[in-house]
Amino acid sequence: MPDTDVFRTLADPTRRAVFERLCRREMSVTELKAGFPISQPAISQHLAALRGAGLVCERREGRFAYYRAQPQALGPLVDWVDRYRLFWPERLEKLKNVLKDMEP
Amino acid sequence: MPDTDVFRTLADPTRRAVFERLCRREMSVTELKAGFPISQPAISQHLAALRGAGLVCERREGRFAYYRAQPQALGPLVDWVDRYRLFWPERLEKLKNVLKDMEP
DNA sequence: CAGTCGAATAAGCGGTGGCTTATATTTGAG
DNA sequence: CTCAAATATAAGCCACCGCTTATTCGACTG
Repeated sequence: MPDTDVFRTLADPTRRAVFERLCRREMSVTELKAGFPISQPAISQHLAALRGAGLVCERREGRFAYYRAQPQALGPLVDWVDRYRLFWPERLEKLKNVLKDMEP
Repeated sequence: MPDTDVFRTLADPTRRAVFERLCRREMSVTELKAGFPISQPAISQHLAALRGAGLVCERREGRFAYYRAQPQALGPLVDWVDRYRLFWPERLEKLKNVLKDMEP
């Protein structure tokens, strides 16, 4: 079942951390697991949840499964935040500065 | 216990909707309840959760309790989204346009 | 004062979420 | 061919969540 609620999927801190790591670079399950104090099945389950929300995709290679983040899936969350950011004007300034710093 | 996880608090769709309404304008509990197909205690419980996350504040007046959103509490969420927005370059353009459109 | 209204709390219940251990499945290694 | 490694799935456990109804509490009204 694709497109499960992104909010709920990212609500869990561990799962959020998994997503964050996969934003940096593609990783295998075992590699991922090394960073967390939970079992391998737990990791696989988090990955399944993230995959269900489209936040992550899988690339199989032999017996390895490499995962990487799919930030486009953040769409609904980004939209929501952008909408409610408007209720917080001071914050807009800060964001504009961030953007300005980004283009060389 | 203040500063409970904002992600988890906003993960529930009903609670998120409550927050959204309170972003528009201050409302009493009864007024809020009118917009949802759930009981008054359920509303109060959602409000307690939102208050626990600092997302909402209360103004008492007689036997009425008026609530309004406190968008600053979105801080952690906004920061997070802004950080991971960077992994999605196309989106950055869109955001810049939104910002541009905002200052006439 | 008695009665009522707005709201919060208590208590309980079904469902779900995240974790575990155990097991299955696929694939590479020797 | 056999075994071990990498991952997924199954099953069960317990805590928590969102809801309900019942009750309580405080404040206005008559």
